Amino acid sequence: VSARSAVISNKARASGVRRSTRNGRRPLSGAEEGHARLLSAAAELFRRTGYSASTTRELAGSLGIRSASLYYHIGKKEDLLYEICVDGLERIRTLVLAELAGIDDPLERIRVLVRVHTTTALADMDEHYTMLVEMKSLAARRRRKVTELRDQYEKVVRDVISFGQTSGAIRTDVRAKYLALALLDLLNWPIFWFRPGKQLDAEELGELFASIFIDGALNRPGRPSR
Amino acid sequence: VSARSAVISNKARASGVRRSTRNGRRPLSGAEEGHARLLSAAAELFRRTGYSASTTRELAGSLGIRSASLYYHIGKKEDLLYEICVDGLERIRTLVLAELAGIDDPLERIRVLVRVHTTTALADMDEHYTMLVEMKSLAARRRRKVTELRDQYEKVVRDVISFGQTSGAIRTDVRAKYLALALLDLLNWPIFWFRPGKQLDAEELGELFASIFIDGALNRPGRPSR
DNA sequence: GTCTATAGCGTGATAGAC
DNA sequence: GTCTATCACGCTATAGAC
Repeated sequence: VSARSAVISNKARASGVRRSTRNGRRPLSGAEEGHARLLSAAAELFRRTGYSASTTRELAGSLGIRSASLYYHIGKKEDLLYEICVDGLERIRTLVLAELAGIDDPLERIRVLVRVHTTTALADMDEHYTMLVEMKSLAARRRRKVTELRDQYEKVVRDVISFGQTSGAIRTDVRAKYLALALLDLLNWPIFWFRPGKQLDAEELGELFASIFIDGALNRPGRPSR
Repeated sequence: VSARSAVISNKARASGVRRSTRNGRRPLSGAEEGHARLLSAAAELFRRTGYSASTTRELAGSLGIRSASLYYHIGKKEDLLYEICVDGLERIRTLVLAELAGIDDPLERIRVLVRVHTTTALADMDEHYTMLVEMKSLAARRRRKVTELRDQYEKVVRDVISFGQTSGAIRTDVRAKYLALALLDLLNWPIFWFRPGKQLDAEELGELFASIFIDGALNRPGRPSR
């Protein structure tokens, strides 16, 4: 089901057992966990220095191996970027849809969306940043595929907004498309500046942004003034 | 006063007159206009393919010259990125401050901020995108300088919010810092997806976002239902 | 102000040993 | 699954002619 199987090296798929190497690290392949370590190291590096400026030597170095050894696990550098984008988008869409499942109240659906998106995107900051910013470095065919997945997820957001409008909970003088864009702006940008451990955690930030999006910044009688 | 003078090549500064070249384009140097053409071609390329993946050959090609000729105008590739960042931030801060000058009403100040930011950032989309996303490719010293300028501008935004709070117009149950971050999220993200000529122009988008930020997405009695 | 030619280097990726 | 060694390429930047 995942696009990963299309990309992971056949050599790695064929091999099996797990054992330790002389540098004390577990081997990278043979189990899902090894591949995940590779992907998350790549995402961290890509976010920090950009995909194109990231070298296979530095990535390998962060995993304690030589760059040539990477090519046992992947076909080429771009595969890593592609998997990061696809996995990130598939995961957030799946998680959001799962959490929305039993919820009927239109405003509560928005709050759940904001909360799940924020916590997921910030938990996987490196992946999400890389997906949003470095997507352009993919070859045309793969870029189209990732764009498609992104559009699918944006449709989920737009539908939650539209439902709010038809239920009468959300203002209708602005089209769902633009409300959804505004909401996505609010949700996506924190991965540019959020630093874990600084005052607010992801959950609190989600609450805050849900409140700002729903209620606005205007002072209103009856709101606590802190 | 501009950081540009620290960067522009001495050779270019020393030269003078303007004439045409055989390919029908005006020369790049000798006037401000030529340098501006160079910067904006660079910003367009950097945004489209990323700073690191952009080659001096392609940049030169888009200007109708060879890559070696670029080095008459600049010291090195990174100078272009640095100038793009500095110019973009200085310009938007200056413009916003100028437009805010005579305005006392706290909500009107927010609306002006949103309008000027949106129109400027979208008019210079390539520069602003490049500044926000490719800043990390600058050497440490220059990156720090640009970060400083960005923080200065963010302080302008935070001050407009704080003023709104002390005037009683803006809610005080959320700290100015987070309201300002939410507003900046709303303002910055459109440069990722905005395409000129698609329904809304920058001015309309500004109005829309000001309204969403101030009033929120909630449906309220008395609001037009379109 | 632009050209041709090229130096010098770092990169992604492969071959083959262990 | 990782290594050493290396190839072939494309890149930034310079030298010097016009």
